[in-house]
Amino acid sequence: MAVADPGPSDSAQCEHCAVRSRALCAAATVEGLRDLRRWSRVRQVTVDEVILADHAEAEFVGTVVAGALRQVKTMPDGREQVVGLIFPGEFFGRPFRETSDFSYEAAVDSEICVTERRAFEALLRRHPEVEHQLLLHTMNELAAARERSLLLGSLDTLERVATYLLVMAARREQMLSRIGQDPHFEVAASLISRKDLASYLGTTIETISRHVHHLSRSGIIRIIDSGHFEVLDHGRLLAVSGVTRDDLKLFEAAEVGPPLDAGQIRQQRTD
Amino acid sequence: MAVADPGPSDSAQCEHCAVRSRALCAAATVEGLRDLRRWSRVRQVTVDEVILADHAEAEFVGTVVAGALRQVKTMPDGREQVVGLIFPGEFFGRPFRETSDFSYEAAVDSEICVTERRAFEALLRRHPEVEHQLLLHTMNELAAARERSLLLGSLDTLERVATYLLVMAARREQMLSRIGQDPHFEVAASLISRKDLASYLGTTIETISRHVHHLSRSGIIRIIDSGHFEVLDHGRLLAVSGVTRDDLKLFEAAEVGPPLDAGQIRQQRTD
DNA sequence: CGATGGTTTGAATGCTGTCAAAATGTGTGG
DNA sequence: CCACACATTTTGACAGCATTCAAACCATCG
Repeated sequence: MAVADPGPSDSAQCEHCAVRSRALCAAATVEGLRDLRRWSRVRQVTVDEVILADHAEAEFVGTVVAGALRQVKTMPDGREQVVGLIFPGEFFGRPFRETSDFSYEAAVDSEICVTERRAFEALLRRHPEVEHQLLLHTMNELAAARERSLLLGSLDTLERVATYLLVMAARREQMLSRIGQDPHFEVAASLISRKDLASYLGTTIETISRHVHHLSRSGIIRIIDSGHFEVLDHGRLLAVSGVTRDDLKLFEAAEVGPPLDAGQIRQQRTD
Repeated sequence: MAVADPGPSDSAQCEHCAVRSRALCAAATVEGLRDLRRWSRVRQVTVDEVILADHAEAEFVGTVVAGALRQVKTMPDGREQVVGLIFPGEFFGRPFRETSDFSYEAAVDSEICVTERRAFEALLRRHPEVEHQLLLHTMNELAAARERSLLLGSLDTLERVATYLLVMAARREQMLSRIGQDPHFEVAASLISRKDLASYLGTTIETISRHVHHLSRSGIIRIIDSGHFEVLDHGRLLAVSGVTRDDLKLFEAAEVGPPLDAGQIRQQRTD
């Protein structure tokens, strides 16, 4: 073997980073990025691993490179609520606060890029363009979180399932178009376990199973496997969800790419 | 009459402002404040008045001085969800976005201080300390919004009512202590209409009525009138709510005062 | 091939929404 | 101050959706 195994933790190699173009660091200047990577490490985490514990000291902040994290709140009697999901390119953690307000856990095996919190805070001061980008990201997250109030407060469980499928299908569409692939089928990939999904939607795995199969029997979706669904009739799925096309967009808004000017847009092949 | 009626809109008189010490502008430097007030106007709004309409151009951002705003999402079939409440001292609106993602309406007759949005955005660039404060505020709002996912996703309706009472009681406590008054009784003031409260908690006015009277019959609270409740047994109310004391704090975290150093803290009389 | 974990399906309970009516409160005009 | 209209709140009865509990089904893996 010519190259040593990088192991579970390695200093950031930004030039090969899969989310370089759309994560927070994309907004950094050349000096800002050099600064940022000095304090950053890439870490592999395994499913269910606790990355930051609720109420514990929040030692770092980070960005998801691959996989997914769940943001969890646990009640005294043991009830758990997934209050947020964090997908590749998205920022997580709590700058300017000593302890974490939530528990961050790996929803699946994931790769994350973490930065020591105090160093990150100092860096925000030195590089206001990064702080500005973080503000934009946080405001988008806030709008998405508010939209979730609509989902949990006003939608019935069938509508929630339909909405989630639409959001994940759109996310996949977007992801494929980014790498220049043409999605011949509209597919929603759940990406997380049924248990997490149930908690995220404020319902149970049984109810989700029932609704998914109801949508399948209605010919609106096709069940590929328990985590993948082809959207056969987008219009009817949207009608079932009860929400508008515009409101759907708010759910996905968590990801903030910096405004790309024409020169930055990479040539993409469509074949 | 020696003084003309200021009318419904008047330029900001920051020195007499009731929320001067805890709103976003408290973080501004002397020059920043002078800059800010040039673009700001105080407006009186009457209950149910729409301040910013969903999808419409967001012409301004603002801060609530007195009263309360509701942040509303309306579905195609007419269902309405109050996704947020905005109380005195809190910021509202959406900088760096052309259109509003929600409808902002006066929950009660209110006084707001509004700033032309584009001017506000330019001002954030000129005064990074204000942008930093906005970031802190937004992150707090985000944590509160996530906590609301717990409320809507995991709590039953009785727990939601109990939680709301605890939050409003704490808020009142805090408000009274700020003006140096000693609250002899722990009182929760709803401040908003039952209809708005029902929507905010993701339930109905009937269900709220039943739970409030149940809590009253149990001797946990005393109903003063339909909008005011004395908390007789804080411990039991907390137990009923199902959430921890720490989690309660997250709900109120929307308000960000700048860090006060010892010299700034006003002498308070406790009689 | 049995074991294990996750998913699906079924039946029953119960919480909460809906509808309706009574009660209470509020404001106006006589 | 009373009478009336109107809005809000409360109370009651009922229905329905979703959770719970339980069993069957299925896939993966040692």
